Amino acid sequence: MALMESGEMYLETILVLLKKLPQVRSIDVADEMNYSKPSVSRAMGILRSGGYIEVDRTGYITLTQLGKELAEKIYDRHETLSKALVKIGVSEKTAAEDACRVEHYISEETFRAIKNAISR
Amino acid sequence: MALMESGEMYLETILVLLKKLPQVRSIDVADEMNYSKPSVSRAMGILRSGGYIEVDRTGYITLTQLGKELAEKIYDRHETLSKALVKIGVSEKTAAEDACRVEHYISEETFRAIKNAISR
DNA sequence: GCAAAAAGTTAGCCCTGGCTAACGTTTTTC
DNA sequence: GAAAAACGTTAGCCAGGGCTAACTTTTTGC
Repeated sequence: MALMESGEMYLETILVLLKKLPQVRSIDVADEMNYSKPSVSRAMGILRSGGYIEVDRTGYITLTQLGKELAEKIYDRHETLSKALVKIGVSEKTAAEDACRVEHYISEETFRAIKNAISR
Repeated sequence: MALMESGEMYLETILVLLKKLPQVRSIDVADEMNYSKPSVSRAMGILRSGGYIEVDRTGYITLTQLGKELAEKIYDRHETLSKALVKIGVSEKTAAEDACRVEHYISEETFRAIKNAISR
């Protein structure tokens, strides 16, 4: 069960929240993404049934190995893209926004090329 | 009435077809994009009612000024992005594919920065 | 000129992925 | 320990944008 863009965004958000909060619940994801609770609730159900996250009975969300790998992949893309854009003169804000949309659509080949390009 | 990604793709395809065919009909667009006739038919209705294209009674499609401008903008982005990716080592094929998906999501600011970066 | 092929349209399905309304279930707080 | 607040879920709506089936209309080829 491959994830669509929205699934990737949710995973990435969970990862980011896990970095700064002791524990992450649906409501934290909803607040962070500015989505309604039902939207997040459904998304969490999908991520759970796909084996990307686990939710304990108290509602705390953790990433599975699979989910973590995907989340980190997307997060890495986001960071790399942002950095690349800033490097060519795009403002931090715009770079982050554009990276956010683009990160889901680029191939592995392109991503490696960009990563390589900014390391030089 | 702002166009979504799909509308932009249709406009760009029409522009490309107009460059290489004497006349363009819905069926040409369908063949080019590998979409069904009804999908194209509906899309043309939307583009027409949005003032992006005109369709004469024989079915030939032309771009309005508005449509042409948008189509050329997207096409320009596509070309520029492709070129930029090839320049950093991405294969022609992958560059074209990725440009195709990404071209709809980048801001004007980022686009200008990329254009500027590859001109140096 | 008429049958067949090609082109376009209508109706309606499906999926993704937002939303609100309304409900249930926990957790606080007094 | 009861009332309120917070959190989660269910049901169902909506828009975008593909699809097929089944028409109609137009074009073409004998």
